[in-house]
Amino acid sequence: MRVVLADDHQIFRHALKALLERETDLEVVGEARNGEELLTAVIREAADMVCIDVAMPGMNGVEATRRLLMLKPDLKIIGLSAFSDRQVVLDMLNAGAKAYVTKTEAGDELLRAIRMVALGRTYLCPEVASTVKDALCDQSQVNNAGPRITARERQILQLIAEGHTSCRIAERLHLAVSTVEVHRRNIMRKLDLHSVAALTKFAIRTGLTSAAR
Amino acid sequence: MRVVLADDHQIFRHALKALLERETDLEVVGEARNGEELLTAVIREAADMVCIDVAMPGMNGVEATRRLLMLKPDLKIIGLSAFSDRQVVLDMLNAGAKAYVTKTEAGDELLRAIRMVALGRTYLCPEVASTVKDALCDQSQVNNAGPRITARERQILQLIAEGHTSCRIAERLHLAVSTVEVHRRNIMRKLDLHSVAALTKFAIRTGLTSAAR
DNA sequence: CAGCGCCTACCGCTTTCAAGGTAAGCGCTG
DNA sequence: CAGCGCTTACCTTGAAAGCGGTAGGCGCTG
Repeated sequence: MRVVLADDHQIFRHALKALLERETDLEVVGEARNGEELLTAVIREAADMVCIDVAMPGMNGVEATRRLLMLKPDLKIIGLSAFSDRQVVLDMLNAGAKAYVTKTEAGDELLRAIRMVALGRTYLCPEVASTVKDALCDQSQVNNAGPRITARERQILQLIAEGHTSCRIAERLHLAVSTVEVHRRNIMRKLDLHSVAALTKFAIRTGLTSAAR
Repeated sequence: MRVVLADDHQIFRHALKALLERETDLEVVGEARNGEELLTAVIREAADMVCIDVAMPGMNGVEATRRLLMLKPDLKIIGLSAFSDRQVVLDMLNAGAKAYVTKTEAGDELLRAIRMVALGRTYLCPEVASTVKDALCDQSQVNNAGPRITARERQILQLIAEGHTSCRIAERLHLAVSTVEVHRRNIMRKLDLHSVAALTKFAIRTGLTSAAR
């Protein structure tokens, strides 16, 4: 198995490489700190499998998954994240990821996911599985995990999470303030989040912005 | 060297353990996901060294460092974090940490820090060193890294970052709304942050709150 | 074509926030 | 004791946010 790791923390990539290469049949052949680097690394190294941190700066883990599978449909993709938002997990799975593991799990859990995916199966770590199970009961949510946010709303959410006021966002996007306020309202309603703090955390979880200054 | 690792991501701890144990003279003898577990692990395992993620839930990395050195003054402590806020780095160093490495650095950088600290020296990774250098030029900032936030202000910052309004914070803490507003203003002035989004990110960086829901 | 979702925009209303000043009580310390 | 920092509290003012409804234009799709 030729594996590529994608995460914005180099020390995590190096450590994970050390962990995976204790297995004789796994070889970490590339690393990437964002979606763009990931695309080139996967092609250059002819990788069989990738582990993607969903919350990377720049290109999203979900977007990266879609593009990777367009380039290389047989690529095995494992989502790896500190968080397990139902929406994000379902988006990753719908985009074509074969497994999803949270960073609060043991290292063995990731190895288990790799083994299962290598055999052509799907794997969700326990915490994620219970999250997804609820969605599976509602058939309506399998391919439509609640209200999805539009590209425009994502753009505005990003600017909110960067600390801009509706007024400044309107200036930057050449919109009326009222329009920005409507988007803000729709975002809050769709996500069921009702404070700037909660929106900011959501944006961090989904990689729209970083907690860094 | 008997090392204990403290980080809230188990998979990171396991991976880091794999990385460190490729070195024959290092042994990871314990793990902790928060400050409380860390204190007991260090004593139980008679550790020589710890790597602490500054942004842990519950007990802060800075607070954990202070308490560890009270229990075991010869313990070698290395700060490890995704971020490098000047304030946080200086607090860690003043609390007695011997090194500070950011997670965006290579794994070798952490090994270098461990080697240096083992020899009784101090180590800062390049990014952090340049941050601290500025403070060292201002002699006034060596032991007084700008305006520090009080315990009360930290408490209120935490509640702000959890999405509460000044009104609800006042209710919860049995204060007048006006008082909470003054604290909020003082926090914003001291940190030079002027939006709830920026405050929320700061709270995440310093472990006051988590990006999780 | 008709319907739907999205983006755009405006009106009105209430609450909250941001920033400024002022000041009293309390505890610690030089 | 006097000063200092922290906490508490109130005042004002303008800006921003939060929530409601309404509605036109646009593109896609059944």
